[in-house]
Amino acid sequence: MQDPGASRIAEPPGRPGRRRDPSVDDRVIEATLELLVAGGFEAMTMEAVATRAGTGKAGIYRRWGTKQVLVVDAVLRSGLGASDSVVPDSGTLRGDLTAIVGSETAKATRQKTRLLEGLLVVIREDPQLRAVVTNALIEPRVAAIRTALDRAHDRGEMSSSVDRETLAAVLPSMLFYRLLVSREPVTRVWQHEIVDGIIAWAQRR
Amino acid sequence: MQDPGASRIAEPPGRPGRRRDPSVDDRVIEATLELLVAGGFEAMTMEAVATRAGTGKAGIYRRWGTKQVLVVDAVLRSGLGASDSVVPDSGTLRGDLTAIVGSETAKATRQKTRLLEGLLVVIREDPQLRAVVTNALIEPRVAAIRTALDRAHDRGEMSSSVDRETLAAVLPSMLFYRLLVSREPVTRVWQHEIVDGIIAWAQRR
DNA sequence: TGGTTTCGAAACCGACAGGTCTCGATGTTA
DNA sequence: TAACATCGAGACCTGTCGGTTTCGAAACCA
Repeated sequence: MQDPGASRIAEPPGRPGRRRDPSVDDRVIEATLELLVAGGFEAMTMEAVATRAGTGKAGIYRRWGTKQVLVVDAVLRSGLGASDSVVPDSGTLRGDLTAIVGSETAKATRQKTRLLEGLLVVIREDPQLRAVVTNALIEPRVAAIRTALDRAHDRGEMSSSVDRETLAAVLPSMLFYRLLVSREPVTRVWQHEIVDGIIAWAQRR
Repeated sequence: MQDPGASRIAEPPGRPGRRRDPSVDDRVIEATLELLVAGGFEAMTMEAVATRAGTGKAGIYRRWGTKQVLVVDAVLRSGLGASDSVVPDSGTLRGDLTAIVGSETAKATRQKTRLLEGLLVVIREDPQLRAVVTNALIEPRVAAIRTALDRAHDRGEMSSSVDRETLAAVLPSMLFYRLLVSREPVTRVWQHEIVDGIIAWAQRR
């Protein structure tokens, strides 16, 4: 799944010398994500990561060969997007969508989106990173919505002529746009307005 | 409307010496936009702009004090977004939305979005540029859709409980997301699927 | 104990970008 | 003609960033 040539540099087992401090790994990954969320790929300088993690650049390059590799690993280990993996069947489309909308805290949504924003620049010219970001951050949520829509379709709650792939993109699209472009707050009311809209869309004749 | 301190450096009138060549202005702006669309703010180096415009960096800095100012001016003069200003009243919501969707060529949409993408990095920490971009690129289209929705409402084509501001953001949001994140082509079929969805959303009970 | 590796810190290297300055040539004004 | 500003081109300055190397101290293994 993961390109071995572009991933973390492993610590060879059974060799002499001092062992790597595992806490450095965690601190670096954490600092990387914080800086990416705060200021994007450009603001995330290796110097800043090292300082924030309380280590030196050498310690980072000993584990990750390049900045790109570090970013990929950080995204993979961010855990963002994990909350979307389970979708309990509530029995109605509204119930499922409400659950999905509520599955993430507002803070998590903001972090995920800002992380995505910070990576947009690099994503443009790095297909590998794009794939990683898509799989780790975006696809889980779209998949959850798709599942909800499929269930609604099976229950006959939804018109067959509606393209479920397009409809599944509505909520992520509007979140993305609101957080990055119009920059208005993501409120409960706003989210439920969208859920209502999606339901109407699903039931169109 | 435009911050004087951050705008183009005017040519003082009635002075001795050679006059500025107006064609330089056009060539620089054009080169700026091309490079922004192609590779974003980072790839748009002043060196590259000068070369592409067939001039020197001095000629650019004589007119625009900084890179930021040049970008702001280029966006303002890009003309993108102008196609959305007029919305003929077709008599139906579907007619109006179809007209808006068709008012821009696919190429113009792609350019506008890629320009926006390239500016996202700078927009984040430059409120002035953000305002300019919003007004020049985004607001015209949202306003056009809002107008169409208002007409539909006045005609009784639309439920009063629907938030028209949210609904007006659906199309721009999905365009933005599709072009930048999922990176699938913007087809006629896809656009009409969305128009149908918006209509159902508008008429929800 | 001796050899090896990691630690954090800092010096260092090479590339590159924004911005300034200089150059000789060309227009423009008085 | 004299003074001056713009032209395109390129040298130049300065800061920054990714990445490498060095350093003494600490930790691990045989």
